Amino acid sequence: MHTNDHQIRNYDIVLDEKFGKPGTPERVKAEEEAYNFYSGQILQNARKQAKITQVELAKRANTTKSYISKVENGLITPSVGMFYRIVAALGMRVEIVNAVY
Amino acid sequence: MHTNDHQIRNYDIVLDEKFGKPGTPERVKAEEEAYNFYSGQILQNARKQAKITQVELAKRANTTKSYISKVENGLITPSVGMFYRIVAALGMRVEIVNAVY
DNA sequence: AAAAAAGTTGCAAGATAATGAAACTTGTAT
DNA sequence: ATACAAGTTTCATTATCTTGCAACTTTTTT
Repeated sequence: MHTNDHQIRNYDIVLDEKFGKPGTPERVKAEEEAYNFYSGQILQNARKQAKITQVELAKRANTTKSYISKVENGLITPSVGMFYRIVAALGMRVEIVNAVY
Repeated sequence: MHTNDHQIRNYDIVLDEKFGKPGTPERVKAEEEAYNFYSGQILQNARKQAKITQVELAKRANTTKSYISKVENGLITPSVGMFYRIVAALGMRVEIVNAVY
């Protein structure tokens, strides 16, 4: 220990070391989970901005408050259909766009 | 028959008669299916524009060509995770945006 | 026209999501 | 401090997706 392998690494390198190179199953899975977490946050923010409760959102999306909670916290991966319903119930849309960076 | 109930109706009215009023379970389900079909078309167009085969896309998204085919044709409703993988494999992103009309 | 590639469809299994209800915890208002 | 509303977590059951493979059809290439 205390060798010179403690170096500053950039973001991509850290990602590669922690989750594997892009395209590998581990990396793909990690990115999927990250996306799942991210989209839950988006939905929660949108709901709070709309100033409605999980119960109200659940009613609009034809599901339950417990389900909404799990989605917002990234504890489950909903189906596209359910995801779409929640997004629509928030007055939003799902778009597929070119990934320009 | 041949009565005056054959009238010109606008789009919303036809939708209401065929699938129920907005918010009803039947209407929500129909909209969900429509969205599913739509997004399959988006993915297929994107794949063709990228000039890659279902086999190639399946490889990149860690699934099979038969699965890709079903998604593109709206025969199945993938999970958000799988959907995300396919979109990412096409070099695209899923965005949640305000539904402005 | 024949062969090869691409795409579609079907099926069984194992894995995961959806549903409904209830218990529990945290936050908010009285 | 208490009561109520909001949110989280768990559980059992049902439904649906996922995987892998194979057969079949359509399209493209030789």
